[in-house]
Amino acid sequence: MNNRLRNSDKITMDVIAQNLQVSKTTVSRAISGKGRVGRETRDRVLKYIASLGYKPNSMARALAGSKTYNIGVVIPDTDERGGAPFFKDCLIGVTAASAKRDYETVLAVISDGNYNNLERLVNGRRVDGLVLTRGDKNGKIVSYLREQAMPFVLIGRNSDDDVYQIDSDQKDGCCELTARMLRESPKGVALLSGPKDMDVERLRYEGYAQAFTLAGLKVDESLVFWDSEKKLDEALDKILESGVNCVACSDDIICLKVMEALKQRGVSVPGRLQVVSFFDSENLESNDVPVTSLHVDTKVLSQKAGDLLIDVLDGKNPDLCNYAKCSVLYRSSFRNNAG
Amino acid sequence: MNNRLRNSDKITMDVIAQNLQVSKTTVSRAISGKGRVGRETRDRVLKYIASLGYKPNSMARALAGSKTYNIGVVIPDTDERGGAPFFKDCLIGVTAASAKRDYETVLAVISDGNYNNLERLVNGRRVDGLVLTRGDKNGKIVSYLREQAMPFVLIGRNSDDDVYQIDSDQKDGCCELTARMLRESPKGVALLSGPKDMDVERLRYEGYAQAFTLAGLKVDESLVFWDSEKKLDEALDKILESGVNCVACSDDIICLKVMEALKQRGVSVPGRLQVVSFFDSENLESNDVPVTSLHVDTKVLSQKAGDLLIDVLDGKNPDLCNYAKCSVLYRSSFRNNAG
DNA sequence: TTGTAGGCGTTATCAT
DNA sequence: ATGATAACGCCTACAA
Repeated sequence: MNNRLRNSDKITMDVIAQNLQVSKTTVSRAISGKGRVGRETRDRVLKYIASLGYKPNSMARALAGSKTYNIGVVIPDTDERGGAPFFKDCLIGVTAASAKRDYETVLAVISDGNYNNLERLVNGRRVDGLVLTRGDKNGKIVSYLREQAMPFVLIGRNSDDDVYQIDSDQKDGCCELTARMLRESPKGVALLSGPKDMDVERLRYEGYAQAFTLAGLKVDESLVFWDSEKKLDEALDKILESGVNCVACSDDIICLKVMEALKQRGVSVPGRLQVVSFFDSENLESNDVPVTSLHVDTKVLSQKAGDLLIDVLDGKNPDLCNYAKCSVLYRSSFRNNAG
Repeated sequence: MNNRLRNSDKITMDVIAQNLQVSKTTVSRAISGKGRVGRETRDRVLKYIASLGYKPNSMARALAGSKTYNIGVVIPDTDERGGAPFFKDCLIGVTAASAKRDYETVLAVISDGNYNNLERLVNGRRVDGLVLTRGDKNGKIVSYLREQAMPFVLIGRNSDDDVYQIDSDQKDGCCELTARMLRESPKGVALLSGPKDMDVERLRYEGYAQAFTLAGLKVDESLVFWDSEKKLDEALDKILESGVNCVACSDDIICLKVMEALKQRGVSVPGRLQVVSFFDSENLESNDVPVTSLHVDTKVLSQKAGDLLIDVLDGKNPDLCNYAKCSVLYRSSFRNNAG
């Protein structure tokens, strides 16, 4: 009783198969590319469905293959002021990755301890995997997803955990930028760092140091100031005395203070001293004297995260840790004179 | 050959039905609430699935009911500086609405003329409807969705189109805030408006005027300045001469200029003149003298949009135009002395 | 290379 | 009030 040829109705594989006088298995194979089909038959099918504008019903495909072709992105409801662009870029990036591989991106919003939204997604198996951005302070989400056997990838986290993660290659970036400065300032480059016990600060220092090594030089530790926010004036005194004309700040907060202090002192930037930051922010860009800094493209970062997740879902076995290259944004506090 | 009782395996309605010695139809009815089931039976089923932590497979449900229980949100890839918080709040708001009614939120990113992402969503029928935020400059999306018979709702658009939309009730808000000022400034309230040919400007004026009417007063048109950015100094001269001590600016741009000009002239705010804006922005909040203004909560707005869309999907027939109330954020440029 | 038939886990339509 | 059974549209052994 289902043997009427209905062309005008909703188009399904059945309809296509009948109109083309083949079985729907053949149609399915032609579309998915899995299973052998005669070249000629496949082309015929493909051309036909293209002319029809046919798209397989994703829900049916999901049910049959027990795969949703959805990936979730977890973002926090509220965030520190200025956090919105970061999360929006994460969403854009992940969506770019999903789109390329025929996945959709669905949202999980967590509002400070309330994971209902995420749980519905996971428990209802409405996604195949997740990308975590931030907001999992205590690792609760990570352990939850583990026990639920739900694949996930972390963005911008540099933890030693045994999880898939993707971060910017800060060490490499710091090395590159420092190397660039060393060419400009043969007498050396000073470093105004944060607390020594922070992973990220040590990582940046390593990159900084590596540039010296690669250039056949040695770091002058008397020009490396840890926890420099505390005794900034003192540090600046030493730097100005030392004769170097380049200084790197490990993040934007420190850097803004440095720029302010130098302004107070009437030290011209970049004339007397060139300044860069190992971490970018809008404030650095719109500063009085715009500051050259190491930049992380969140969209690229999160697109890689999405790609990584889908690789995992596709059964490939990628590395746990992955890195996205940083780039240097040259602004007037340190110009790329090399061109 | 499917008659084995497997409890340990994946739990489905079949398993539940067998374990409970009822048919899966009954289980389905108990869960959905549709179709009559004995109170006792239903409770038994409900309690059992709760103890199991069972959640129906959403893909199967989607296929059977040809409803995805997904709603899409369209956001632009790039946006004017400062746009990110708006779009993020839209996503949060819509997700809040979906969550409450057991929908998921999926993303459609459009990057300046590239609608691939949206088309995949629509063409693959991976969503039941869409919420449009902005970026549909020329109405292309609207007409596309119409011809695809895909339900949608517009956020923050005040168009006369025959489409579902939700906007902030600016007229009402302007009226309320003006009324509040009139109580403070019996001699009247001046208005520094934008171009007269803009819908939104006229709307704000209407609210402003309505406050006068309700108070049994008449608008002094010599204190209403259209396109006031052009001849601000002149306008301020007249206002200061007039003796009124309250002025409303129709948006944040104008308002910031006014605040700056008044500062230059040494006019104390709110001492000599009280100032409000009919449109809020972060700059108003962090201004030298923070400015009282009409505020639209994007999250609330978009949550209403989500709700509206789901109402439509549920076959209810809501009004085309819906409004979210504005609220007044009292800051020091005009204090809520009554409160 | 191609086709047949059964299954994915629900919902909906009939009966009973 | 409850149950059997057929969709829903696609995927995939298994067969031919």
